[in-house]
Amino acid sequence: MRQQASILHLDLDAFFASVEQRDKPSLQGKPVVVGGVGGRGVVATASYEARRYGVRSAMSTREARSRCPHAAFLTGRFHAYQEASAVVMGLLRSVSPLVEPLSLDEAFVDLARADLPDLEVETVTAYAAELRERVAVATGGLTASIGLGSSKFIAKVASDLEKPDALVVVPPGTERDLLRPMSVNVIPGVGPVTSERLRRAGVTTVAELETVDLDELVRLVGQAQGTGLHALARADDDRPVLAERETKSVSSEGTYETDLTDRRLMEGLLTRQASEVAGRLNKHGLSGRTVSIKVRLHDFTTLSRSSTLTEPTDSAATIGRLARSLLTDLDTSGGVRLLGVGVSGLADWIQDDLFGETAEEPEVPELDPVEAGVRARRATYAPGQDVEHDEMGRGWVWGSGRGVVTVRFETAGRPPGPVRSYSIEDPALRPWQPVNDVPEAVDPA
DNA sequence: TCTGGGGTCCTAGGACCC
DNA sequence: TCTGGGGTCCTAGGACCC
Repeated sequence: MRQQASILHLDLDAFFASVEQRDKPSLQGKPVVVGGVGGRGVVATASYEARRYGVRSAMSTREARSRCPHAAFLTGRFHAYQEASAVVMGLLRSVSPLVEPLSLDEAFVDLARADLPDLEVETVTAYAAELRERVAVATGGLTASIGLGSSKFIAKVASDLEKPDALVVVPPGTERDLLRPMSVNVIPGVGPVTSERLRRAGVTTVAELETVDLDELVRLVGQAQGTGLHALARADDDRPVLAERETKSVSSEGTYETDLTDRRLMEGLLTRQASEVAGRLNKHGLSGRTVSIKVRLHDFTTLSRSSTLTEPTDSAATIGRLARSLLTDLDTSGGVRLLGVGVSGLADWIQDDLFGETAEEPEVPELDPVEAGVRARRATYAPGQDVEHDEMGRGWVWGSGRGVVTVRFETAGRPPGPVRSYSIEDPALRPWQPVNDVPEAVDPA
């Protein structure tokens, strides 16, 4: 914890809804709900007008509709939100090089690295007030709430205190007095489960939390969270503002209006999600070794399966195949409401880029251009393609070239099956009907 | 027809190695 | 024959955040 209130937390008010109201004057002053509009949608953001009717983030859209039927329900225009966010983050970065975005609408700014004469309360307060006005001007009228404090924790608590359109400064030295009467829920990382565990131990406020010793807290909520709570209850927080955070995983998932039961359809959807993930990995110059799938069953139980490759990949075919093979493990007969694909264990792509080859697949030698016939056959066996073999069953092409195709076979649904080489002329090897092309929308009803 | 989508971090158990 | 730790990697699940 610092001696000055030099950490600033900025939070754009009802961000998605505010952007919609800004861009569509007819929505100004009216309840607006942005989120999923389908039968299984939830609210991402509700305007303050909608909040008056009890509409909240994460509430099902169904319930939001019943609470506020006359609200405008919008699916969201993420491009517009990203644009507005970029304007704000750019503005913040012009203030200090140390800006840590937490999401599109939230960021920490380290004012100790800003160009300020000093970090006295009066100085930072005036500066933050001006910053709020600059945000409004730069974004065409979006309002932000700002908190200033001696740590991330305090700055964040402060920005939340008088939302919306507010500026709150917690003078250094007053942090613990501010926190003591508050619910333990103000502490980041305390959600419904932790809150309930603490309540059962007789702890509901920060003041009460302060009296629980470290060993007891660790026993209650585990090592990491226990030590974290012990410190934060005392406003003890030295976490630095970090401008750069590495991406750890990339994923794509979807919840479907009707539970899925058709395995082929599920495989097709996983394939599509794998392409989406691969595209984003590619765009950001990333690749990863661990491919995961997520499956939420009809009763909301959520399963995950993952498999780690020896080399990182960003190939849609590899990710898709692994994803499909991970699904074979699972009993989905009761119906599936959500499917997802993710890649983690990310590495920079640069290494591969230097050598112009991807690392996860063996190098495919160039074909002799004279061998027109072989070339034609090679096209039949593109890496990533599904094939079948009379003895080995189903597999997929790992590499091909010079009249040879290497095939990795999936055994009992487990990904790292045996790799075999075959002559491209081997009659026992045939292209397998690919599952990559699945109808855009299949209505089981 | 309760319960999104994109993430982060933690825990616990097992394999494996020294 | 029996019995040790510690460290790392992997997998599955779960809490939490916006």
